[in-house]
Amino acid sequence: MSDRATLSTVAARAGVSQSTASLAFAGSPRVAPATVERVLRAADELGYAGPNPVAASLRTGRSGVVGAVVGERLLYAFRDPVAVQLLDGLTEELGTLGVGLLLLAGDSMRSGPTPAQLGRLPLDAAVFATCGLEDDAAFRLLQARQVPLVAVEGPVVPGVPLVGIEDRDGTAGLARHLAELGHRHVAMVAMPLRLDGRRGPVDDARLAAGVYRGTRERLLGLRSVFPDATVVETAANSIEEGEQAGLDLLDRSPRPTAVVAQSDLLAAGVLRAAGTLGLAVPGDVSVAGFDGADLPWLVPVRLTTVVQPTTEKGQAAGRAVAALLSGQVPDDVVLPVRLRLGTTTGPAQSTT
Amino acid sequence: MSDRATLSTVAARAGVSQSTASLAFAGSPRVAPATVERVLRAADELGYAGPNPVAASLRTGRSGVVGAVVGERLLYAFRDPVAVQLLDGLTEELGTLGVGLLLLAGDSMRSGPTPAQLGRLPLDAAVFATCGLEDDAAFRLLQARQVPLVAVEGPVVPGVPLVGIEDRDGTAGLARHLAELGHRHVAMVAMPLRLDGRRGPVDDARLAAGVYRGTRERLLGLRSVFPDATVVETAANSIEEGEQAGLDLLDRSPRPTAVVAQSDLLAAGVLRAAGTLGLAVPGDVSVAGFDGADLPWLVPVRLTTVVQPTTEKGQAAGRAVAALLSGQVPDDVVLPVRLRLGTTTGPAQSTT
DNA sequence: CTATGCTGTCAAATCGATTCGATCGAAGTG
DNA sequence: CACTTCGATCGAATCGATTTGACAGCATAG
Repeated sequence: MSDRATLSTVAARAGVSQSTASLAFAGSPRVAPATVERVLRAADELGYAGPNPVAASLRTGRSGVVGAVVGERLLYAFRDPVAVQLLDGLTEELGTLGVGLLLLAGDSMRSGPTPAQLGRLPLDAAVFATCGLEDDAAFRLLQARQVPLVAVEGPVVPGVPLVGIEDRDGTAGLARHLAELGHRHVAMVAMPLRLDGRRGPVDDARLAAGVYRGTRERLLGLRSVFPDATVVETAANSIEEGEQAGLDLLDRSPRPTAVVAQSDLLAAGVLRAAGTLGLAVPGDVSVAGFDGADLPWLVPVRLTTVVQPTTEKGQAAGRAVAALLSGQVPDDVVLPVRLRLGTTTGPAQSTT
Repeated sequence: MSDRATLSTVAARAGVSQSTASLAFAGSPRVAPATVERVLRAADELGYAGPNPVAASLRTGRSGVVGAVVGERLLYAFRDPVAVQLLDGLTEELGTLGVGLLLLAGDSMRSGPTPAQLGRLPLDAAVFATCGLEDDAAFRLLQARQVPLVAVEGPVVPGVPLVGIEDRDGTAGLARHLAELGHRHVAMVAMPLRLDGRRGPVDDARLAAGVYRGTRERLLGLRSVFPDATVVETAANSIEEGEQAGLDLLDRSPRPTAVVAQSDLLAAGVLRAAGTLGLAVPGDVSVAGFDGADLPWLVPVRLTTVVQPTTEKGQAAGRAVAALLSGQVPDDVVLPVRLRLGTTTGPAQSTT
């Protein structure tokens, strides 16, 4: 028990060859039950807990580890219930593959994991979960390493399967609903287009420089119905940022009769801004979100929102990983969304 | 480019031995700059992105992967801002080690990762982050595999360094504060003692069967000041559970003049229960929490709570891992907490 | 001219498994 | 009895690096 036991130690003690011992642990039907028994007993006596995963990985070429790239610090990324739900679906699906999820997060300084770290990690595949993609250092590094990649809501890159939702159509549907309610002056609170801390109005240049697919698509969805809607970008997808943007928009004159937030978190902030300004929702202003996130603290308000199947998005990403690992080329997936009416939208206030 | 290049391919092309190539990639000072240059160029030409991490791991015995055991599904675990903050601190510290964090979560069926999965994962160490410990299958498995372990708020196990906070003293301090405000009839909403879905009053047997150290310690902290305080256990650390327990406690007669929740999330639920019952806080009832979590949606209420240095707890766990990996035996760490008074506690309502 | 140091490079052992084709004895068949 | 079949086990190559001690070459010192 001085040195840790290895497979050959165990084999020797069981009186079989190393290959047989290996087969025994792998549960191969080709080895006699009595032999398996003997090997297992020997292992037990030597305190051998099973084949060394690293050695096995070297041989099989599989480490059993899949990376999830989360651009920001976990602290910020996971404040977003959508990110959490996505990861939940992903782990669920990966779990059935017997594969673990490794978090690749940025820190306060940089966004994204360090290249050095990425190079030293044994990844079978990686999912770009909540982060931009174009011109992303981590992305290029993993590509160079030939690590199979899956992009969730990322831009279209040849060879990288995409998992997304109907961002544009979903937002357009919401916009049409508002139009039917008589709204003509609608503003949008957008998630960041890229993580550079910028906030404020979005012009064409900024839109073109955007990295986040979802942000852009939702914006375009609204513009398809309200071509000259004012759009204010936030520096992060959070309640506070939503509130700040909401205060900005709702304090303008003329005041928009409806504010569409690109996420439920931002919408919660807008609701708070409305409260601060003494505006009734939906009496004075309608507010809508996106995601269908569960925000238990928002009760009893029921936010009008576009529900996306977030868990399924994670599962779809997981299935894409599974396909890649088995050598197939998975198709892109675009999941449907659904408008859910709540108590925060109503007929447009008649313009006086 | 047919087969993936390996170190020896690169070495051959650069006209050096494999060892030299390896040294070159490792940045050893013993190899001439010109040679390094030549090796790097050859690597570039062959599309070789650096040494295979798995092979390196086999040789060095380090995989660069540290597991974080999260008992529940991510979806539930990460609803808790404390868990997220803890992991944030942990990743931050592990990042400086150049090590990645692998999430080991349970799923809807079981709690805790599957044994099969645990056995096949190349872990350098594991942190028990938000889960029980005694009689935990995952715990025993990792111990059998000789994986260095760190327990956060776990029970005391010989050989396993512990990172904790002053759960008991902190709660006792809060209790004394309430006593000074004149409260005599104080009730507690407890987090789960173990994950079996049970809720309701806690008796001695249940307390003894508890797995979660924090829950027990906070309970005992309150009892040290109010020996016969009523304690109601919840089935999960969530707003909804807190609300349910709050409705239960606040509907009793005589009604407690103060409710101490074991977490801020539960406290938020109690606040909602008070609202539902038309009780003023702190006029009719005082409410306090634990954690000092940041709950942006709770504004403008400022919860009286016991602030724990959650991020530092994660960092401390990370440092413990670092120590273990360098062969040292880290000391147990108990971090201090601090009472933060908010707007939810006040003098006891005079008993009529 | 030989001894000594110092550099840069290399050969070879090693990490701990997996896996395929070979082997071998026993049982079944004509 | 000779021959095939079949099931169980084994040998040996292989995965792709790291790392140590040895060695060649060259400059400097004695």
